[in-house]
Amino acid sequence: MSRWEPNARGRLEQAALDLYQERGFEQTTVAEIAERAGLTERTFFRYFADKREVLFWGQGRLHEIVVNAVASQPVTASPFNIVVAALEAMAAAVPDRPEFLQQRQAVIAQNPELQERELLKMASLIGVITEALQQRGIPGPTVRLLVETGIAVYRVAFTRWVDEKEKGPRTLPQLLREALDELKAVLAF
Amino acid sequence: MSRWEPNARGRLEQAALDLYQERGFEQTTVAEIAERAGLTERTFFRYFADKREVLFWGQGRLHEIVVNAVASQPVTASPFNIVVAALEAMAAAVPDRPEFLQQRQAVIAQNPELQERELLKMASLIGVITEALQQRGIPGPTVRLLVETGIAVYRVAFTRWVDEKEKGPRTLPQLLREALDELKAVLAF
DNA sequence: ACAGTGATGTCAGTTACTGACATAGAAAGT
DNA sequence: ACTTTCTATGTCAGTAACTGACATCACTGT
Repeated sequence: MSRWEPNARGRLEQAALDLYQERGFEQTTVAEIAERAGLTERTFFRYFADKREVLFWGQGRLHEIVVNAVASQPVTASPFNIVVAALEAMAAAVPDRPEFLQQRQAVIAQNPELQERELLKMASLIGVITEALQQRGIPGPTVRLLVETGIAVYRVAFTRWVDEKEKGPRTLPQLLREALDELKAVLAF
Repeated sequence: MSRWEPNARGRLEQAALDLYQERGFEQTTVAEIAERAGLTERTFFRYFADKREVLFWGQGRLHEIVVNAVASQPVTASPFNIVVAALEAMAAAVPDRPEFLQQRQAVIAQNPELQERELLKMASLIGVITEALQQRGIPGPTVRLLVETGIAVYRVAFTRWVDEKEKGPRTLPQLLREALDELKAVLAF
């Protein structure tokens, strides 16, 4: 028998998500989260940098995944295809827990501060992918544009995927492809 | 002679921008900003919702501009061209004060919290444009994708414009066009 | 048995932000 | 001219996010 209940971080995450949903993000105090998890406020801040980060921890993993995806592309691949590969790797890394993701996205959708954090995480991914492409020697100024657009496509596909869970059987990689094709079509005008 | 020095909001903006640059955003307290502006902390929060917003006030104006730009497009215009018109209207509304914009962007570039806010403002613009397009009866699911991509293009063009000030003579609308063409080219692969 | 380690608790402090009320000129009404 | 009302600001007290310093105590290895 260990001194403390296991998985403190997980308990804090779950307590936070539930409370944010029940009362809203602003109406929830960190002290309440900690109490529900059987811990103290101070311990919360040892695991998470701030009150928002509790919903976004895990995203750090995405950085490596994306970097690896870029690195493992053949040298002959076009910048466009490399970006697509990165997006597909991200899509594949999304945990397949629809209830959890839906709850999380619903909470985020209701609070601008959480949206800010989500947008920052995406921007951070843009930076990582851009850097990875440049280190591959891909010539400069278009890269950022391409990556920025790629993430926009990913965001749209991800939103659709979460929104249509239960009903539609389309997978996230499928939706990604569809969104890319849509974009090409609509840019033709 | 009036009771108070005029332009309290402007003084607060200037004091904040200067202090953020001198000491960094986190190292600056609102009390310090207010003191430099000859006011009190409480008054700061009457003008700005929070410590970050002082750098982003003004953006509210952009919403109307963009909505008007969309509304004034001919009914025959394609969704793509409407979005381009909205982006060009945004570009035209940027105040032509390079020193100010550079200082502001430099401050934002150094602080994640400020980046979050900037990203949220952009997301808000995406929402406004998307809504304006949908109210024009433009069919649904592709719109968000188109607008999201459009803003990504705008961001890249704007960054380039700020970065190349002094040296290059390219205007923001020009850079916008160039970025759009680049995107079309690179998506062809 | 005992010293060290690591996850947690306790506590005090700073600062962002808010609500309630006070004040003093300026403007407006009579 | 006198009074009332309006408005931008100040004062003050309070909440809650976040941080640093130090304490605790079961477990671990020697």
